[in-house]
Amino acid sequence: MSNLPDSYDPDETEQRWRDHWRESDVYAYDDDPERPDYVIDTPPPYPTGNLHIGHGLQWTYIDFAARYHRLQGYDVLFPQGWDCHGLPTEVKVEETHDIHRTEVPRDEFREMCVEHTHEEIAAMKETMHTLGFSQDWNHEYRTMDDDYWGETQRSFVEMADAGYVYQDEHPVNWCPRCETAIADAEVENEDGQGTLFYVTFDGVDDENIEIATTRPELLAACVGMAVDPDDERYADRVGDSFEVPLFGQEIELIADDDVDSGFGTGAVMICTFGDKQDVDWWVEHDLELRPVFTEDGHLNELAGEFEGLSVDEAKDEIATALEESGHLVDEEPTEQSVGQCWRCDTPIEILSKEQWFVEVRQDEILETARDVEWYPDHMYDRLEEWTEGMEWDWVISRQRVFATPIPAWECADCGHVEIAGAEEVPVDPAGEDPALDACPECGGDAWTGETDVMDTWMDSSISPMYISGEPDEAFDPVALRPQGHDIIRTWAFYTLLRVAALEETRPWDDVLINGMIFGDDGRKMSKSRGNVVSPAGAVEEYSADAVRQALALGGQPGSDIQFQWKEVTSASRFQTKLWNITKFAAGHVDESTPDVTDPAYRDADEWILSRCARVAESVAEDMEEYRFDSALRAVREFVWHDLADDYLELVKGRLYEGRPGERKAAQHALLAALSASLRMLSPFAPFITEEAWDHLPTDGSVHGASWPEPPTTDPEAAARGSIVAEVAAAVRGWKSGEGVPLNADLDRIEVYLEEARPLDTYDLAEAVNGPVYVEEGSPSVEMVPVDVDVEHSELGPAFRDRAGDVVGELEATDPAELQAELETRGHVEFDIGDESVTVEPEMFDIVEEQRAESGEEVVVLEADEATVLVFE
RNA sequence: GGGUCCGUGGUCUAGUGGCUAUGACGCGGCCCUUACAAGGCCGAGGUCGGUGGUUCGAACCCGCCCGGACCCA
Repeated sequence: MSNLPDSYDPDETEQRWRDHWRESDVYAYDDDPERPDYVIDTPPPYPTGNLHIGHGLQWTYIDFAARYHRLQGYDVLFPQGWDCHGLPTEVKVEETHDIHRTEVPRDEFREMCVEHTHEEIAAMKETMHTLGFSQDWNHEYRTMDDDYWGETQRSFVEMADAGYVYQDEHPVNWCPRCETAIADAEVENEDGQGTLFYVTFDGVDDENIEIATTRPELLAACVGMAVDPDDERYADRVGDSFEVPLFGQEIELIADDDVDSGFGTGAVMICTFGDKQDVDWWVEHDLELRPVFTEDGHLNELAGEFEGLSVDEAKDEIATALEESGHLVDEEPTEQSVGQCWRCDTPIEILSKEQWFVEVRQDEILETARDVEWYPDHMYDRLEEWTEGMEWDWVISRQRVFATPIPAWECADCGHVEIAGAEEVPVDPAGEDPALDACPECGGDAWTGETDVMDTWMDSSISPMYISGEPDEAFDPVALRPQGHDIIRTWAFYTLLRVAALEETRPWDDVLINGMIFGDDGRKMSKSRGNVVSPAGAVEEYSADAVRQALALGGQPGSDIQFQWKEVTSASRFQTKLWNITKFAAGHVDESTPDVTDPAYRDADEWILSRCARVAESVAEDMEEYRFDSALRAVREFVWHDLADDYLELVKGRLYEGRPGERKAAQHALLAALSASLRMLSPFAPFITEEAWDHLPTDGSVHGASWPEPPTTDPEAAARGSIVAEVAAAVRGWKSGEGVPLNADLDRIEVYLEEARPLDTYDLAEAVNGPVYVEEGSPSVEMVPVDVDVEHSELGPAFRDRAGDVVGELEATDPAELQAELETRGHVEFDIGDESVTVEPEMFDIVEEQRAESGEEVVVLEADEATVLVFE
């Protein structure tokens, strides 16, 4: 049934199957009660329009897991979501339409964002198809869709009912560019150079004290000065008053352990707020609040003549003013770490504002996290470290537009805040009134809708519950959460927090953490370095199957990997090999092959099938542990070396010229081994395996098949088949090395086995092209002992600390003497010091080499379990 | 400053106590053999970052040092 093209054309083939799969339901989740579920909490990427190679790595892993579990008979749900809300889209839309979000009605602006998001999603989906990912597109979701954000609101309501949500005025991280509060997780500390200013504060009744600060622009917000209580320089000054230069407010010197007396002068000013430390001191010492920054990062009226300046302008101008007034003593460069908004890199400020918060209950989160299997397991440590380091609750309100509205209203009369009921959502409180008419506190009926919206992590952190069909179905942990290690502190953390709060159980059974991907030069991919790999471009140049394999082999999941073109090259070669094997097999099998009953397997057949069974087992173990690298290596090794190099060569004789029964057995075993190989490879290379499968007498799609379970074999026959393969390989290697054509006739070969076994020489004779004689014992050529090979694992434990001396004796003795002694006494003896020791035969082997022999010209080959004489 | 991971031929990578340390790419040589020259075979190339220890035995376990990456402060 062979009508395969001579060479494999990945472009044409991949496009054809891509189109075919889109129309078929091979990847559909059936919700079949008979089969166990395997549900994947696929990451919902932010719709930027560009699916980069980092996504490629991550989705490749997910796809391996999805396809493997389908083969194992699971009802796999591989959904795809999109995390739509957020600032980048707002900014993009403002640019595209040349507007500011406040210039158009909220509804209209939101609509523009939605439209823009649809376009970006479409582009990314295209690349997902290109790479051959097997999502079930019937289960696609967008966090901006009503039913999704309705669920986000419902989960908010439930958490409010459970006491997790509160509204409060509290200092929060504030991005002056985005003009919104942001959570701790959204602040990134960037190291850089700053200037340390030494500023004199005049004592009200006593001498001056000099402080050091990197932020003179905060002087107007200064509400105190602090020193280390053990700092002798200031021991008698605590409690004294000082006047803040330029601004004139009087402040007090306090003592606090948290002051680093080694920094600057040992005295620091406390401002509301320069950093989190200021917030701590402010609370601890009950200080005044002097907020000097506006929401867009300018000084306010408390700064007097400096009002209206930006942070940077204020820093310069205030420093100059200090110099003029004689308060600036010195300045020097310093290393400093500045908190920045992770979306726009603007340095953040800390502002005290009324916000919505979700309580962070650390113990509950960690308990849930420990109930999940982490792959690799050390990734749990990162989550733990982050969780234990949390100081503030999660601020979830954002002063933006394109996000899920916080479903709450404030009574215009008494200020009572009413949160929506679970049955009211989805609801936009900015445009709709609450379900209840009268305020439960004062009976008023005028409501002001909340205009704050939610952190987008409030959307994505319910993904496992959403894909499980909440609220219609009870929640069970889903099988797998795949995600990058860069968002452990966000997506993983928030999901654990939410599921711990809302459900009785863990969100997932397993978490698979993937690493980051670097360029071929080992450096971060960047346009300026020119080492960026675009998934679509790489596919075009090679093939999706080759790119997927390269990603799998880049390293073990969890570690950062380097994208390597040489792995893509290597994968392409393997595909050529696989295609040629398929082409050969397709020429020898037909529709009747799968139905051959009681095939008369020869030893070679038994061997390849037993080897295939062992490979299927070990590959399955790797796949269960997400060791995709190791799994793929094992299958490739089997296909290339066992199946192609050895087995195919052994059975060619039978396939071309064998009697029908013998031929049918070979055909049957060949098809079984190849079909098993294709199934094992199908998660990695879905296109070529499908194409090959399609050309063989097999049913349906390889992606709808089941994990291989090759027929049970006779272990004795398989072991003999292994020797046959070994001998054939040795002879083939020798011919190649001698420059002899592989099909050259041999006069005969003699195979010497240590013990007599009924070796099946039929295939072997065909493969080596000469008659084969099997003998027991050693060949009659002269074998000379040349070396001793110590079995350390036998000898070591027997002699313990004397092992070194014994090995020394063995190696120092003439191997010929050792052999002679072994033959006469069955063991060898040495004197070590005063003692005589006995070395048993299992503790060492004598290595022999054949030496020139008179008579017939012969070549001696050593295989693992046999010695082979070749007579030309 | 704290935490985590990593350091193996030119490059990338496997290998958590015992044969001659895995494989790929690259390099050199040979070979068109009825699946395969987009292939096969052979070969060169390694002080397993350094050092001290544990052990009969260490790439692997422990200590210290050097170098790199990431997370946190």
